[in-house]
Formats: sequence, structure tokens, C-alpha cells
Amino acid sequence: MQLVWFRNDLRLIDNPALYHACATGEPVTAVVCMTPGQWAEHNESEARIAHWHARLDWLETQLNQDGVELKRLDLDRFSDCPNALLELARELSVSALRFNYEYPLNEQKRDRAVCQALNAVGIEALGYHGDLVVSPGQVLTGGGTPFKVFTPFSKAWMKRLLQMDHEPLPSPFADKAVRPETGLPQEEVVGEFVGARSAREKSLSLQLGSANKHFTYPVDDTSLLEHLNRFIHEQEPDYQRLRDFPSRHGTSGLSPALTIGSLSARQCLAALKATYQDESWQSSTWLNELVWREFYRHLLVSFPGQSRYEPFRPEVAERISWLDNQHHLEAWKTGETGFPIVDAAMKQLNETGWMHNRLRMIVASFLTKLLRIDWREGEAYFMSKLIDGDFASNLGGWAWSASVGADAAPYFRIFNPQLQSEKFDPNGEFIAEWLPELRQLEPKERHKPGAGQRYGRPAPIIDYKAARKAALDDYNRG
DNA sequence: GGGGTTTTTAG
DNA sequence: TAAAAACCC
Repeated sequence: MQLVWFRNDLRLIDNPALYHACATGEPVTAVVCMTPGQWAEHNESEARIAHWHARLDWLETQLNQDGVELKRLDLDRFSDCPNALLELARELSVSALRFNYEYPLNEQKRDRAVCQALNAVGIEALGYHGDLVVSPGQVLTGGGTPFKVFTPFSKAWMKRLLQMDHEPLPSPFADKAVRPETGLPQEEVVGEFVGARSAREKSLSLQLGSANKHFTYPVDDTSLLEHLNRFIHEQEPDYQRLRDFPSRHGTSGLSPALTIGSLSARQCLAALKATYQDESWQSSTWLNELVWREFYRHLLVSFPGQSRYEPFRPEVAERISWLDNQHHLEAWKTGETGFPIVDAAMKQLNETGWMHNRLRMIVASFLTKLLRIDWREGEAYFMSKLIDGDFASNLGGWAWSASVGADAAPYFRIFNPQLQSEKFDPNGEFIAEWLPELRQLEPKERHKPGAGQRYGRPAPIIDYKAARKAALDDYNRG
């Protein structure tokens, strides 16, 4: 018996652990560990956990149809995994446990402990790299050291990519007609990208949001692959032009799927490449964002101290004195700072579990540079709300914003919320969507701090110029 | 990716 | 002469 341990790789296509387990020809059992105590400690959001469970239900149905049973182990912490998996492995007379690596420190420790426990009684435990297009350790400087700066990393990453096979693995249960790149039956990839639902596949979706606003996240493969292909064909060509405007649908919206592994990075890359006739996919702005995802995961492996919030650039970190202002922190969390773009963004996060990337940078700069609240507060809050909360990317992004991360913005780069708002929400549409009180103002009036006070919006909690000066003075004082 | 200031460029 | 680009912190 082969045992496949699913974690944040809830997929059949391009899943090395599952693929190689099936390739043995032995019967296969799947297992997941429910560790709510650990999830709470990691600030995992309700939205992400609900999404993960919905996808797991879909996965279980699929596995069952192919004769694979899914065992759910009800545990609490990662430290409960070794014994529970050992017990199950013995019960099922398992010859090998297979899993795909996860890169945060606690996950690495958990996996090492599981391997030790199983190996001690002669059961094989095998890890695979399936989360990234190019695995950690495969992208190094000429001197053999890890990159700390994104641009040279991305060049070396591309060079490495072109040397290696990076096609996604097919589903071990796939019919012959299924193309591994997309998982869609070949004849239906051409033309419209709808893709017939295979008869045995049930559609499932996750609904989030309040009574008047619903947000649906599809969890079945047909819908996900349709989403991916639709994005690649219809939106990716305009990604560079539209991605920074929160009121436009310019981003892929694939991050929730990537973070629970219902889609893999290699599937995304393959879908992108398939639409280009030449080499120009290599300079895709969207691909560059996927490379950021790779960069932050590589960094987490090369510099594991980051998982414990050790500063990447101590010389910067020690010059900053964080302010402990619960009133400001609460206003930021609830979207009541009096800065319309910040408040609209936080309302979007709180209601939908998602925030547009441009806005993530704006609210992060606001919290860390203008309120001067410790970036780790923001990092934790984002994790507690985001449906796409991803430790490596979230950590990297926040440390970048606070200027204490790898290849971070210089400290003096402090976003001006009003200018950002005027530039990226020029008609105030995004603001109006999330702060309905401001619809009564002319679009040009919606950006100013304190806008809409007579309609119930709060006064600004800080003065921008004074806060900016205070931050720079503090930093320069050391 | 910011902002203040200087330099270059287009009209 | 004003706007855009370049420069530096």
C-alpha cells in the first residue's frame, strides 16, 4: 500500500507525490491531517480554511471514483502528525508515504519528524518538489549562494527554466485524451475555452460574503481550468496595462487556488506558454509575478530565520522604533482611518477575504510607515483574513513594504495614499464601491483624507505630511 | 514603488 | 517656459 499525504497540494494534475505513488502499481490511500490548533497559531483565515475544506471534499469524490480512499486524521498540532501517520501507516501496511514539500520552517520541521518516525520502523517517506516551477536550490549566483535581489534572481530563474523540463505531470487517473498542460480534453481547448464538464465531475463552489454581496470561489477542476484559460486568453495580454487598477478586473484571481494547490504554478506556466507562438511569453508581466512567488519561497528555504521573523536587514530594522497604538491599529483593521483608499481597501479585505495587490501595497505602507506600527501586526492580520493567505508571499510582501525585507523598497519610499488613489482609482469607482457614503461626492473629491465626513466617514487619524516627516526623522535619528 | 530639486527637452 | 526626465536621499 502507498500512502499519499495531502497538504496544500489539493490536486490530481501535476502532483508528484500522487503521481509517483500511483506509478508503483500498488493500491493507494490518501490522508490529510486536520491541525486546527496549528492553523490558529499560523493565523489561517476562516476563508482559506473553508476553501481548503471545500476543495478537499471535491478531491475526495474524485479520489474515491478512482479507488483511492481519503483518511482524515483529526489532530491539533503539527507535532501530532508523526504518531498519527505512523499508526495509520502500520494499520494499512504501508510501504511508502509520499508528500510534496512545503517550505515554511514549521512545515519543514513537521515533515522531518514524520520522516524520522516512519524511517525508524522501516517505512519509506519520500518528499517531492511540486509547489514551484523551479525548486529551491536550483537558482543560485555564480558563487553558489542564494540571490537576495529579485531581478538577478529572475534572470537566473529563467535561464534555469529553459534548461529543464517544466511540463506539468498528468493526473495519474487521466484519460488518454487529456492534455497534461491544461487538463482539458484536447478538442475543447481550441476555440472557446469552456470545456465540457466530465460527467463524473461534480461542480463545487465556496460562497463568502455578507447578505448583499456574494463571492464565489470555484473548487472543481473544470471551473478552475476554465478560469485559468479564460484569464490567459482574454486578460493576460492586458495584464500589464490593467493590473494596477483595483476597479478593473485586471488580475488573475488565481492566488486562492495557488495557495491551497488546487492549481500548480507549472500548470499556470504551461497555460501561458501554450498561447504564445514565440518566445515572448518569457517577458510576460504576469509570469514575473509568478517568479516573485518563486523568489519568496526560495528565500524562505535559504534564510529560514525569516520564518521566525528574524529581520532580513537588521541594519534597517534596528533604526525603526515601532509605535504601539491600539487605536490606530484598530482603525486600520476596520477601515476607519479617514483615508478613503485605505479604508475602501480594508473593507474589501474584511468582506471578501481578498484585496487587490496595489491596495495591499498602499495599506501596508500606511500601517508601517505612516502609523509606524510593526509590520508583523499587518502580516498577521492579512493572514487572518485573506483567502489567499500564503506565508512566504505574505511575509515577503510585508517585509518589503516595511523596508526590512529582501530587495525591499528604501525606507524613504512612503506611499502617499491620496496620490496613489488619484493615480490608480482615477474615477473613485473603487472607493465608491466599498465606501458607499462617498458616492455622493464628485469622483475627484473622493480621494482626500477626511472625504465624506458629513456623510458619516471619519476624520483622518493622522496628518499625512507630519506622519511622513516623523517617520523619516525617526529613521534618520537611528 | 516617494518627493524635492536639478537638468534636459519640446514647443 | 513649462513639462518631463534624471538625480539623490
